[in-house]
Amino acid sequence: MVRGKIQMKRIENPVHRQVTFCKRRAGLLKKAKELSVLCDAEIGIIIFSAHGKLYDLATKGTMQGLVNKYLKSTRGADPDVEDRQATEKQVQDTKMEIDVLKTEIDLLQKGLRYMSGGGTGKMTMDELHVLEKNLEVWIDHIRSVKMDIMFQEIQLLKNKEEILRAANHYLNDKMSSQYAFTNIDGPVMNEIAYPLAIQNEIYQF
Amino acid sequence: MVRGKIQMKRIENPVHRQVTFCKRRAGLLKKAKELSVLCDAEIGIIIFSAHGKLYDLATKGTMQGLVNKYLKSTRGADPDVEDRQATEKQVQDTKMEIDVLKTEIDLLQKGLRYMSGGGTGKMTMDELHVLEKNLEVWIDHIRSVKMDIMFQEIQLLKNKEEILRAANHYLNDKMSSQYAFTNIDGPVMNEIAYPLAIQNEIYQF
DNA sequence: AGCTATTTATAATG
DNA sequence: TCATTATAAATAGCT
Repeated sequence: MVRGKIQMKRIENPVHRQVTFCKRRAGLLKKAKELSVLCDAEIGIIIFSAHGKLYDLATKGTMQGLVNKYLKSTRGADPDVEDRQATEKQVQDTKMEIDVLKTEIDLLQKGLRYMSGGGTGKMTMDELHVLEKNLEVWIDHIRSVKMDIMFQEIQLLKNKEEILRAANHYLNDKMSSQYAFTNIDGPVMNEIAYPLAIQNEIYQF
Repeated sequence: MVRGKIQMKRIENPVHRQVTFCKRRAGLLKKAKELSVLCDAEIGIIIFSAHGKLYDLATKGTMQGLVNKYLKSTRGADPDVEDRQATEKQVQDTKMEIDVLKTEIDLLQKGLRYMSGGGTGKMTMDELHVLEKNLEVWIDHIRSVKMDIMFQEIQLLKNKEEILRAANHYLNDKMSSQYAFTNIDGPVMNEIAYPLAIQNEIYQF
């Protein structure tokens, strides 16, 4: 007999708790089945007991199908399609960027060849000095842009869900190791910035 | 008043069905919360109405977490964990590659310092040729590492949720601005590679 | 696991 | 949608 209202808090007596768990779990699943039948609803219930044992119910189809439907419904439109489109756009943008960079790299290589005497002769000390100064200016610009980018990226990555945090950690680790890379002494060639020398073939998958 | 037992079949009257759906849905969720509290169970309920509207409840944590737990319990390992492990491996690989590149860059910096006359004087033609070859090898390595990084990044960005797609778009914008930045004329200083000059302060929040 | 006194949920109605 | 209420259903405590 129900001799009084039960307090809505965890039942401390483990035996009572286990009995109640069995009874109410059966009741809950029954109610779910009834609701599904009466109102033509699709219902899934997942129960993990305190000890981690799984009980589940799916009133139509499989729980797997219901979970997929749920994830799809939660995420909004088909993420795969949008994702693929976004990636495609990235690829296009990057290809354009790469074309420009290839041209620039060609120029750089020609300059290097010239510098190393492939055609004409050696560069003068003054020419080398100008080159060094130009490189320093370039490095300053790259450094500034990269700092902004890194800062914004980290801000964006903060406070995101697990999946995004995973990406975040990946980027952080990557960044850290990149930082380590730059931590070498030397006056001139210690700046490298974002993606200029990617080869075209990469984007053809 | 409950004037009699209800037949356990779909309620044909749409109004009655809708009312019953609301009431029994509320009752079901209430029962689930009670069971969760009383017996310390973790419960998730997903309800799709006949018209496809989603109602859900997760008594501990998020439904996403519960679904992951369910999938993990039902199938194999947590895909997130595997993802993170794969990412970790990628990071390790990249670090190793970077170490190699670091060594090569040290050499190149010494060559450049020498070349720019910091101490001695001009390099001979042979020395310049060796430097050119070293630079070419270096560029090939940078290119290779950058290809890997871009490829991994794109793979990581694929199939993620909306929040990650936002980051994705951000990267697009970033790339665009980098493109704009690098689009400066000048014969020599047109190579930019991935992130070597990140400053430490960025990682200190 | 059953049993029953009660509480709780809810169908019909306003 | 909200409130009421008569009744069905669930269930707490017991064996």
